[in-house]
Amino acid sequence: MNPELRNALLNGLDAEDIALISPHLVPVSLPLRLQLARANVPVQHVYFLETGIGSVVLSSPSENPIEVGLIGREGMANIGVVLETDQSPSDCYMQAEGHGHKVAVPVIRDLMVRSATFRRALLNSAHVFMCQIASTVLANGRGTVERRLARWLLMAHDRLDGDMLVLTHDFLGLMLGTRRAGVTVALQGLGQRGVVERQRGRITIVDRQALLDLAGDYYGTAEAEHARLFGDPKVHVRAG
Amino acid sequence: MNPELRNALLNGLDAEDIALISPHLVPVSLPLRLQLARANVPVQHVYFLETGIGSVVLSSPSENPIEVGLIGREGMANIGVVLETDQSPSDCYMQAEGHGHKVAVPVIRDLMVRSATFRRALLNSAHVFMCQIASTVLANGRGTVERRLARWLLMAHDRLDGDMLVLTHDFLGLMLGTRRAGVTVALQGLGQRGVVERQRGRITIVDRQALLDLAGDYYGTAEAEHARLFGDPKVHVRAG
DNA sequence: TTGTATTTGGTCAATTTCGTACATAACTGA
DNA sequence: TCAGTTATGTACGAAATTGACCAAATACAA
Repeated sequence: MNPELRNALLNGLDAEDIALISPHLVPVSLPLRLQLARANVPVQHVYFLETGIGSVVLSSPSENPIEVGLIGREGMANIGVVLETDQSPSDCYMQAEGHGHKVAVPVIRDLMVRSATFRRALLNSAHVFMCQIASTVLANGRGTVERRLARWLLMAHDRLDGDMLVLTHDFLGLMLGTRRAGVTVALQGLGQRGVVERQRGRITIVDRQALLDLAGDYYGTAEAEHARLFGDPKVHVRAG
Repeated sequence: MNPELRNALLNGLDAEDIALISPHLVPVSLPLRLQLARANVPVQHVYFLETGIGSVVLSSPSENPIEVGLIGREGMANIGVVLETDQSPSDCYMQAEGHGHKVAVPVIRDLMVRSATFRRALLNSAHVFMCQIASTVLANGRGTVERRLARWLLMAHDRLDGDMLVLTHDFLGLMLGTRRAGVTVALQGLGQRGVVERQRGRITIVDRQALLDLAGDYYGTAEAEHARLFGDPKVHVRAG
């Protein structure tokens, strides 16, 4: 529809809805580690990502945090706003830099009332994200580090333009809820089999199919739900 | 408000909303293992539970299923309907028998448009459920069998009238995503410390505080969100 | 009551992951 | 160029968990 809008949620809207929201889209650059939401603090904006990856992370006073879900150009950050609550117990911050548009919360509230199609798009997006979290439950509950890693790499790959991820093993361990050294070993295995290439501070995905085979059913459920509801093959090209 | 409605979602509604939905509430008994939703099949009703527990379970062709969340009198089953989708990749079935009210999907759709307060209640409920799933991610990702078990027992306890759970170790293992024998061992530990009592096919919670200590931060996040948004101490009496 | 199915208790080696180190390698900035 | 920082490779025993068993206890139904 609008070639400037790479965000799947916005891009899937009809002309009328785009006209409604366009005046309120504020372009923002989203540098690494920018906090989009702080746990239990009301948010002022939602973010429609065009590039980059956001992580929704659940922390707790006494435990290490863990990643609950990834957000990219397929959806939006601060989905709780759609569920009529300004705050949520999880943090959200940029994990791969990018850019997008932010929209003030009251505007979202207003548009959700005024446009049934816009409301449906946002609610469906919340559903897809919920499916992603559910499949994280499955992966964390039953998967080995290697399989969890494969799933994570696939989800990140979907949300990037190239094949290169800029991140450390330490960070990945935090996201996956495992030891840093465990990530190192798992990545070595993938590297030896030619699935990924490794440089200091980055990982390049070489053989996506091998990752798909590895991740198995841990990957694809939420992606299928996204395709069903938004039907945009351009967004999840690789997931097709 | 209405003494007949023990469901927190319905009970929290104002008189106007109750008047709107009352004519459409169909009382249903919810026997053990009744399927409330089948994965990837459109649902016809949502269920407001008054007693009993429903399990949302994610299965996959090649993996054992795992439980994603619990539903009781604090919320409703088939929350996807609230997010404007008729189907979801997860199953839902009764895990402890009970009763409640079902409402046809079109009625829910209609009422969500007509009443802002009703819409808010349902959307907030979806948010709380999402928080519960997120904390399952944390528990599954970082917790030992014993801590996951403690968390699960607490969540089930919240949704029951007494202190007795009727279920087998096998079933619990399936829910927690671990081996049946692992559950047996963990329960023995709890039994020896006087936290629970065990009979064939049932578990009685004796020392809830000990479970709270064990579960730590794995339990309480979603419950706090529920209290914040619905503020009904009667529902989560024990969580207070 | 008897037989059958179910549920729980228990074992075993094998595997995975953890916690905790420490060494090396690769960048960074003065 | 050199020191300091960050990231990765590697190792070790300890702990947790698994998968695959079989035995014992309990419930249920004929």
